[in-house]
Amino acid sequence: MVTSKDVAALAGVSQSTVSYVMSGSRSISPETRARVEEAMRELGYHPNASARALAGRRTHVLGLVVHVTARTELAGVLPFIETITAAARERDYDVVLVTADEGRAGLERLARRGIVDAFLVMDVTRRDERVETLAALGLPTVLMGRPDDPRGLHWVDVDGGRAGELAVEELVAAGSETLVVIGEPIGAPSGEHRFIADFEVGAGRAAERADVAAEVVRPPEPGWPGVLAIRDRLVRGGGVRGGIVARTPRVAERVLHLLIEAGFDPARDIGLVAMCEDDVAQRLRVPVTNVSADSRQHARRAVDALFAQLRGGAEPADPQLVTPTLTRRATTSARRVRRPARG
Amino acid sequence: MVTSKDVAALAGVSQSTVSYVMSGSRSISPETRARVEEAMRELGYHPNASARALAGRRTHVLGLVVHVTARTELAGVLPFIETITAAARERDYDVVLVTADEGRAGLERLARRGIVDAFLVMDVTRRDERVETLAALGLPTVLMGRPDDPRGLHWVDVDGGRAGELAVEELVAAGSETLVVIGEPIGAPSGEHRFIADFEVGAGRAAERADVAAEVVRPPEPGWPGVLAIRDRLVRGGGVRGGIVARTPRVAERVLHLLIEAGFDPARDIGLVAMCEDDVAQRLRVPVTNVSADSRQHARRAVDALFAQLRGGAEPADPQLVTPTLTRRATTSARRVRRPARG
DNA sequence: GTGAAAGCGCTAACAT
DNA sequence: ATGTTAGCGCTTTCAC
Repeated sequence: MVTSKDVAALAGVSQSTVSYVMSGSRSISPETRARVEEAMRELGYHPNASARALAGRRTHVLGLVVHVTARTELAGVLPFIETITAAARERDYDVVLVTADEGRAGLERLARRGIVDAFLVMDVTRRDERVETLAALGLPTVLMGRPDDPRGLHWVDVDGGRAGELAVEELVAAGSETLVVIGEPIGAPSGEHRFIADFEVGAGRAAERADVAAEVVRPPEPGWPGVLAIRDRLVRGGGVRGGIVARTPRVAERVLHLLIEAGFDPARDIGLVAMCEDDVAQRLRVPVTNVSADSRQHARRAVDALFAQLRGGAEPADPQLVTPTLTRRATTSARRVRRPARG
Repeated sequence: MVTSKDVAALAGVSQSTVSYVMSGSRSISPETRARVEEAMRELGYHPNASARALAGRRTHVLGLVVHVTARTELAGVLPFIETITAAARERDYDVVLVTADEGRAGLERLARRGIVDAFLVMDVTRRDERVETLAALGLPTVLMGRPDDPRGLHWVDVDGGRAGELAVEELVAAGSETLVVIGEPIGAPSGEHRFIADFEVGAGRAAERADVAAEVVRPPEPGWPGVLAIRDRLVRGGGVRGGIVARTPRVAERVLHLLIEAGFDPARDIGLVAMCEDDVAQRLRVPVTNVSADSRQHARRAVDALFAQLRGGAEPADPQLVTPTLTRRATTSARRVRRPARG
């Protein structure tokens, strides 16, 4: 095994100089730096992680806690993982994926044995058991998702209230006078996520302000004939224009198919706004107006917050809510009649 | 931080005794052991992973390399991850999930920096680039999936040839005289996996032996009307009974729906055998006869092989192919007429 | 059956 | 701008 001692010998410097060249924590003359780096290259040197962690009290590994269940849509998680891994590598950190199977005990082991020195936790629910464990461990931690009681931990989440408002305001501006928000299917987690609750509240608030009727429904899985009834209600009575808010890409896709199948033109007869990633909204059979928060940006924010803590006690004072944006596409642009677009 | 020194002091023994109590690598009197364990409990001791790795030249971490792409069906990977993690923990090993995004360079870093001391690689293709990298690294490694040239690395894979034979033999026994094997959809990886290639060869071989016509098709995604044509061909001409082999659960589900929709009774009119997990086969609209290899068993085999290497040079002499089994369900049991069941 | 002591390969004061 | 040195918390010879 090639050690920093070998590098030092070949470069004709002391071992500590080699260390300082790597960490950059003290100034090195260009010539020395060059000689050391050359020696490293020549020997194919890789610093030993254990030794570094032991001496430096820092593992340079962060634990990314992903609650993988059979339900998990990997596609949605992937951009997060990629962004986080890349951002970590930029700071010379490795990422270990912690699957939830070991639960709280797993987090304890990882922390106490000094395998990781920070946690990034995805998909945190309102009363997530892990929050307490993590708070007790005292390692730098960022939660993705807002718990009711963060216990002093830093969290980052998309502003659900704003997302709901945006969706409803857009439909209203496009002429809808009665709205249905289609949420998570029955059986799926719903009340557990702060974002979802806030979304519904925000949607309701905006509907009230605009004086339009709004209702939240959860479709039964999987046959899901309920949407037909919803559609009928939305268009019945002639003259009353309906609008649909789809809380998830799945719902959006489904609604779109059903509307088209039933002979509607989603761009004209019924407004539709979906909460989903831009690329998904773009690729549906009809481009769907959508509300989204870029997940890469979201993830980067989380990592930045984490490294701020790692560098030394940045308090969770910085904005923790990510503001979503609305992108107008076909499903709300055709009927823009009664009110101004920025109503 | 509580160290083994603290434990030693409290238990009134030397630090090395504490170490030996943990490793079990030398005999300790019951009383001493009890005192030490009590002290550990009292102090809430957790051995420091870096120190242990540095002194012991073993990280007690294994890298589980999962090639996560947007296409990845997480549901299928999950039992593997769970089984592997559990089996590793039993041996006091932690698992870090290595996503493929960093590719070969990532594996190098993990190995050279001494972050992991073994690799378990999932979903290995016939000419997987990673195989060469891994062989060069020289760490204990088990590949899940059989490369054309394993470079001396241990691999574990399901016997695809046998799987194909089993499926065809069952259909023939159930009276099919012409067969269609429906493989991966166009666009999905197909020729890359040894298992799939062997499956088709095995199916062809069995068909030839039984003197029935067989053909392999790949459905186009996503509308997939092709199956209708297949169905028509299978039932046309009266009297010639058809059989379908579905290579994946998705295909099986699809075929089943289409057959039922078209007014066929899959248990009577057309034989169907799917390559998929038992629980999936069981839960389809009609229980489908299936060929499977239990993934937990498969995973456990891989882990066992890995720890055999870790303990010291077990050569890849043990059986590396996992034999699949067929479970007869509704879709082949109704028409068992012409030949004996074990034909 | 148990202890003492020498490292494992780094980092980070403290030197100069 | 660089070198010296004392650990980090464990494992593992030796010794008894």
